[in-house]
Amino acid sequence: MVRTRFAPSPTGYLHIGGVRTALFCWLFARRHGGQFILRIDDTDRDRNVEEALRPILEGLRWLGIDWDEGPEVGGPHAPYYQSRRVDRHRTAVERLIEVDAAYRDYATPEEIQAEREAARREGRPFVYSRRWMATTPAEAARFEAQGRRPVVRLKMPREGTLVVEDLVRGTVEFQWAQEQDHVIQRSDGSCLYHLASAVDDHDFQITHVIRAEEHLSNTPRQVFIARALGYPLPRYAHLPLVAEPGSRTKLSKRKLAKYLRNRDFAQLMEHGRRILERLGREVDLETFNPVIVDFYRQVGYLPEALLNYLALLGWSLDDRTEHFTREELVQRFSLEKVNRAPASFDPQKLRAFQVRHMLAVPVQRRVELVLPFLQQAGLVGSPPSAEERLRLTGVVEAAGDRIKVAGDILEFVEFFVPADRLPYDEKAVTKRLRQPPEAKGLVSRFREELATAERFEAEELERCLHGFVEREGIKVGQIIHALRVAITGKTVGLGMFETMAILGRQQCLDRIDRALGLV
RNA sequence: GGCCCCGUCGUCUAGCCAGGUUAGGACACAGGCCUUUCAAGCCUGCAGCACGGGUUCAAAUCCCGUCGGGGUCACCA
Repeated sequence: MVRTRFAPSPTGYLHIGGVRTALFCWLFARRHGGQFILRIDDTDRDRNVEEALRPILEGLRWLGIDWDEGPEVGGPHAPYYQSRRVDRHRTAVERLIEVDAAYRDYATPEEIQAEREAARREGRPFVYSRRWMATTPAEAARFEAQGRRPVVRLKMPREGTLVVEDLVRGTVEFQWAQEQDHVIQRSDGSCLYHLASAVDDHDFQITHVIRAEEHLSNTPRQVFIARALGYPLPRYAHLPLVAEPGSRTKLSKRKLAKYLRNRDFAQLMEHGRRILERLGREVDLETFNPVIVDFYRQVGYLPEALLNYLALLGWSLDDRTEHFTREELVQRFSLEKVNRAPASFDPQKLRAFQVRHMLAVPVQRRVELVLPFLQQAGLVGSPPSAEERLRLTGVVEAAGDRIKVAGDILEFVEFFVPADRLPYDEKAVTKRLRQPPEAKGLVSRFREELATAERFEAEELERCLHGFVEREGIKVGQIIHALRVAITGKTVGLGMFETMAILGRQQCLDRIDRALGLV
């Protein structure tokens, strides 16, 4: 039985690189009919874990990455919080000391630091002298009498080679002598991450440790712990890092200002910012950041589009297939096809996936996706009236691929406000209504055609306009741009005839009247 | 700096293990077509094997080296 785990620490947000790792863990487990476990690495945290965890769980759920064991779902190996497993960890530490794989060390941080400095000055690699290692109870008592408090350190081998068969990177060799006597238990008795991780992975019967490359160099100490404790070793797979746009450096939440200098990234952020503005919401950079998964939920990305894009960040099936549903990913995923080089995050490509997935969403579901945005902006009721819903459906249908993300519906306010509250773009009015000498007359004569048109439907209206154009002896362009500004207040929008049909006769007439009044 | 990992168009990648392809696809970009605006769509184009040696009839692919990039070196996770 394959068992994988994702082990986030409760930081208060779900990082795009983190969720890519979670996705690969999840896909691998699902692909092999195994189980995916969520463990919370909250060692050394005294902040509000529940609160800091919520965005992470929400993000995973939003993407459809479900866990078989972990917070909120429980499981046979509970608890799934490292902070509640300290007894297990301490027992393991005691055992490591018993088998001489670890020792109590009474050095102060300053003394260790001094040794490090000395090594650096002499240009040799730092190897702890183990001067304050207590090998007997008497020695320990003597140190304690000096008021020293011990940490527990790993007694790492000082010769030999460790060979790891990594499922992504192949054979990787480490020299034991390069490893430090890492601290696994603090002087206050609490245990450190590497110890806890190795112990919990074993307790949870994790078969495959799949994580980002930054953990590759941590592998020896975890292998050392597992071996000393007599655990069977999990298989390891180290995934390529998710890198900054156009770079190979690890993507980081804190470097937003730097990324904003990248044109594509800035565009992505700007798009989101515009949607939030129309929603009347403040932009909080702590959570509204394209490095964080929640950004995409807030502006109305499709979870399946993000998932699809993320899957291709370091993995590919072949030389042509790019479009995957969640189910297809589960069927086709394999660690063998995971790439080794870092993959940089490309906002444009993500957007392309979003557009493609959005296009595949049936109109009814698109209406549902878009509705909350209009409601938040106060443009339709909660719940919407039958009339509002009908109009919305018409807009969504006519908008077609113009709605890239659900929040884009807010580009089309003209359909959701009455004539007297329609905003007019001054520049557009000048250019299309005031400046062309014939514009006002044409629009006002066409108004009478609209007033008497038989059926107020797109096709009929198109016929109507073409007839008008012929009789007036003008070109379509001479009337339609002016008409668009008069009716919608701006120069860009949906098809003119669909727009009029959706608004209905009275709205169109009222708007033309109002526009003419402005000229 | 030590150790480890990585290096195919600007980006994501196929090809590498089992040498022979006009080095393929996608996104982006440029131009064109279509057109009532904006999108979309269609067509065309631009663009890559980091470098240097070897092995071989033949190297993106195998070997060695160089250079470049990244990760990691806490009583963080």
